[in-house]
Amino acid sequence: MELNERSLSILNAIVEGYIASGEPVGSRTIAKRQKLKLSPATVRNVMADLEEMGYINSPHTSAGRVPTAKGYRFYVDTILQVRSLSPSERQRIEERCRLENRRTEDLLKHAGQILSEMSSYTGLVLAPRFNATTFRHIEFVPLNQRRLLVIFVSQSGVVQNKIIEMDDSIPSASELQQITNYLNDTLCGLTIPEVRSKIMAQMQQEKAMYDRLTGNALEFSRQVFDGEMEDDVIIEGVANILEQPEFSDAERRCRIFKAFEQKKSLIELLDKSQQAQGVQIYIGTQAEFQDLDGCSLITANYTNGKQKLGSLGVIGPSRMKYSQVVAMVDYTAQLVSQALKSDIGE
Amino acid sequence: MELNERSLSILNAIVEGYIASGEPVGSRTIAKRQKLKLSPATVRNVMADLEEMGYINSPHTSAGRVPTAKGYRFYVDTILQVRSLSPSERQRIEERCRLENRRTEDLLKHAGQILSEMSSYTGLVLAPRFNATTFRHIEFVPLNQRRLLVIFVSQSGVVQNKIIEMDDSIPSASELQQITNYLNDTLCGLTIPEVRSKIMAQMQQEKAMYDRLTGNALEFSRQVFDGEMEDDVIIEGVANILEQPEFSDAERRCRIFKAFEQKKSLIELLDKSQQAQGVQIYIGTQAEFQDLDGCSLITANYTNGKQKLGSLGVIGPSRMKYSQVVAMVDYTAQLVSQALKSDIGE
DNA sequence: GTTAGCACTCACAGCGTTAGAGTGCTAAGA
DNA sequence: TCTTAGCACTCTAACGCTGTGAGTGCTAAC
Repeated sequence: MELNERSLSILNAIVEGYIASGEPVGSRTIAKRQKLKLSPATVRNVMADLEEMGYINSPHTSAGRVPTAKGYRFYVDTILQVRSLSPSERQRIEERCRLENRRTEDLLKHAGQILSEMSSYTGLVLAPRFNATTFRHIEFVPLNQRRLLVIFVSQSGVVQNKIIEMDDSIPSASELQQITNYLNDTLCGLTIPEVRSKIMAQMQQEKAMYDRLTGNALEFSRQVFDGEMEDDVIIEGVANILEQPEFSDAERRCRIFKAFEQKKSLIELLDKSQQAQGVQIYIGTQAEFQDLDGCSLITANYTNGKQKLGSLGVIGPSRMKYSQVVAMVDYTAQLVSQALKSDIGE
Repeated sequence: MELNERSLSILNAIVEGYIASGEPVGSRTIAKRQKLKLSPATVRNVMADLEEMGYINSPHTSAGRVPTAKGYRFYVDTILQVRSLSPSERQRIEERCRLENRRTEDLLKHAGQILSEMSSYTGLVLAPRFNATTFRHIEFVPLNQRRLLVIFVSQSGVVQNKIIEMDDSIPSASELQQITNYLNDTLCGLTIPEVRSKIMAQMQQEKAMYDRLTGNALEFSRQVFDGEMEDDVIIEGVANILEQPEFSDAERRCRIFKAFEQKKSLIELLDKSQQAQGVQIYIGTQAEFQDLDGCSLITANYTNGKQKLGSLGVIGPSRMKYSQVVAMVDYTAQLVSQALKSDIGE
């Protein structure tokens, strides 16, 4: 069933009214506010239709109407007009998303912070995924006879480290140096999956040659790149979400905080959003993300100019200022991408 | 004014009763529970004295009594009996505080997690302070012509990195290698303050000799170790604190979360606790930590066997199961120290 | 010094009432 | 056929009232 011009306009009024006030919207309010002069009674008829179609519902008989998840969905998909940022808003984001002499991690953290501050919701940044990163440098530091610290730098300048445990004692310093050189020469510029397959291929080849050093090098690097590195998500401004009236319910508050703490479902969502292009809007329903019912998530990817690295966004109540937040998330992602672009290669 | 045996016992009953139930404790309850058989009326007289001395007060006329910050302070200082951990509790902590092939950061994070899980409050771990760490290894990775990534490994295996921006372009790979070797030879085993003064001394000396390479090396390392590295604090189990009834008040909840987010006041407190020996108990009063009014913090230091590295602990409402948490924090700190001890040197 | 007794206070829960907002329905008008 | 005015109805939230129970402070007797 299609929505005609009028019902569309009324749905729009309900969603925006509810977003603005937080109170259920009644027919009188809409009748007044509306350009197309209609009486409350007519509005009520349309509202009844909209309710039947599942776009809105009312908390109780004598309350106004509130958008459902389906209503929000429809709103963002077809009605929403993204407003452009004011120059001062742009500037505020720019100031925080410059690389300067910061580490990539810090840049991402600042991006999360500015998103949270400007939206008054919670900012999320999915750090560059391990599988998406490109090898730049590896380094081995012996900790004691059996424990070897491996430091790995990706093309985007992110430093990760891991510890590998030896069966027999660690090679000598000069041997380690040779191993380091060999790996840096061989693997530089490859993505992690490429690194993995290269290692496997080399290992096959090595078996015949029996060079102990190269063998060691390959074995070490296999241990490093084997298994998933856990993805990290930066969460900024959780306190903001506490101030939202929709989280005055203790049980609900707890659920969302547990979700923040586990990070797993957030990572999944952010990861999923990475498949897509441009700004994505997720609207919380019981089905999609259990713990984040009643929340919405707006995300966009950031790149290094060539490939997608990760995604960033804002999570808040479904009653969210979409038009503003979408613009912010979009612009922030652009700036982060730009900053990281200047950092690679050359 | 001294507290006699009886008032002591009654104060004890009030504090423990309130900790157990969360409800103000009345004279009848105490009169029943008490070994020294006293009537409610007598208890009331004593309670009036205790109130006058500022150890307890009542939320309103017809409610029981609740300990004040001073009351808690007195309780933990003179009455509190630390109970020892059960074998199964010990085991649970041990399982999570083993180093195995984990990174130091992960070990600390797990320590925070187990503290939060077992106490049902929030676990805090102050990561090894930059100034307290000992130099183990440094490494330079060029990012582009002007940006140099510096990776620094401390004796305790913690990896930190920083970016330094060059005025002119970065030295060649072989020069960098020489610089790296020079610094690793010169600085290994020194604490950061020692590193700083050594660099300064060498720089003085160098001025005469004019060796470009050494000059570069010193200049780079000066940039790295100059300025404070920001201290990091690991916070685990914030959701737990939401479940505490004392944080049902929105305004208060917000304050404490803001404090968690800023981390600054937490770091200050944890840092202060590092001066002292053994388990420390801080009881929130408006004066000491503004944002954490009504909270208590129990901390202990962890070491690497030789020197204090950082501190860890639990933050929760002042109405806290002190006897249990003190034991837990103490044991966890011991285990972490032990794990880190096995990791250094040799 | 201790205790029993008593009057008093206060928070809290339950209850009925009222005001206000908003609805659905119906019938009249365009 | 669509739109609107009118009306009865429903439900929530706020208010005030009351009774109850817990706990206190005071006083007088032991």
